[in-house]
Amino acid sequence: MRTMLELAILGFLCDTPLHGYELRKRITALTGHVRPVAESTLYPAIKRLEKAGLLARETQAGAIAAPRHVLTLTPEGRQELRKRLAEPARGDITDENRWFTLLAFLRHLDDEAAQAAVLRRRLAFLEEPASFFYDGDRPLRAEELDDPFRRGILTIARATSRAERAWLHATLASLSGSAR
Amino acid sequence: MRTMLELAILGFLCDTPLHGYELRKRITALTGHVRPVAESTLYPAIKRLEKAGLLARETQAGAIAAPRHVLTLTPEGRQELRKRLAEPARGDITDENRWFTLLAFLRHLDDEAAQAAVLRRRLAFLEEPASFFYDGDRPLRAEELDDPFRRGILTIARATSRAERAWLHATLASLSGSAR
DNA sequence: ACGCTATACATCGCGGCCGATGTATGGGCA
DNA sequence: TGCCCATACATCGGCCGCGATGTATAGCGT
Repeated sequence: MRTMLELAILGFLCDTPLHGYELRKRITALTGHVRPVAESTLYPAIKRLEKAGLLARETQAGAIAAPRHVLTLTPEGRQELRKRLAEPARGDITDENRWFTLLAFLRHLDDEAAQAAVLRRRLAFLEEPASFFYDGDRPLRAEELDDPFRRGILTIARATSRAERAWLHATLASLSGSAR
Repeated sequence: MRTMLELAILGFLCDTPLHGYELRKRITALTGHVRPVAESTLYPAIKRLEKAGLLARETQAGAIAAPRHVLTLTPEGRQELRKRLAEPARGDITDENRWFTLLAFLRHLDDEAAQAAVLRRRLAFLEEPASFFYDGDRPLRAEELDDPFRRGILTIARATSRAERAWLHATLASLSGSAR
């Protein structure tokens, strides 16, 4: 539970009811180029969420091909989505894949102050002096590495971090509820 | 099998023999700030690799605390590492986490042409016109989105992609074996 | 009439990840 | 002396991801 996939399902269904196959296409469009979604992962996930009462299924016979199961988010599902967005696990903040998924649905948190708080958690993580390579405790800079590939990791990570920090600052400033 | 974790184990052991606990510290330093490594994931992975004949274990009694198992890469392990570096799965190319792990050990591929081929696969992936959001089939640009958070995803991804493509071009040019 | 592809859902079994928990030992500190 | 922490390894159970495979229908080309 609390996986990227479940968040995406809840997030997409928050906009509009969908059947599983359409849900799959949307998730594939969102993150499929990085991590494909297998149907054998999606359908069990839908079942889990249904069993937990987070979404409801309404069978729609013979629409085009096989009978569709149109999935609708329940009030509990909406509640759960907001909770997962407002109180993300640490991994949702640190892992870029999970973070992007969260960002894709963060607008469903209607409270701007809560949105800003989440962005600030990511910002705090990016401002930690963490590297991929160390000399004892001291994080190494790209220039200090001989290996060109490892130098690449730091170069790319630094560019990403700079761009994201700039975006975070700008977005936090534009959120009216961002006052600490 | 063929997981990020196994690649990291093989990669670190290719430099020098290590015991599990030290291996864990090194993997944590490398990728732990993004995805922590649980001991209950590491030790089974070591066992798997040992059973597959990729590494050998030598018990070193009462060094500091509990008896250590010093792990050494076998010739088959070295072979397997090279194979995983030279012929990465698609996910190793597309998923940044896995890609970074691969990059961290790519120097163990002694053939510069093979290294360049791997970099070119990543470059080809980055040059695909893939987005996170579409209007039908057409990838949307950041400016076309209303949602500020989704705009952020594209802004950040674009900055990363630019920086990485620049680095890839520069590094490919400096690899003498990079001639097509 | 035949085969291919897309739509739409589903199950099974393997295997990996992980939190919880256990077992030792040695060093520091109060 | 008592306690915590770091070192060092290990197992267990549950959940999740996923490739393989199955079932059915509708549309299209040949």
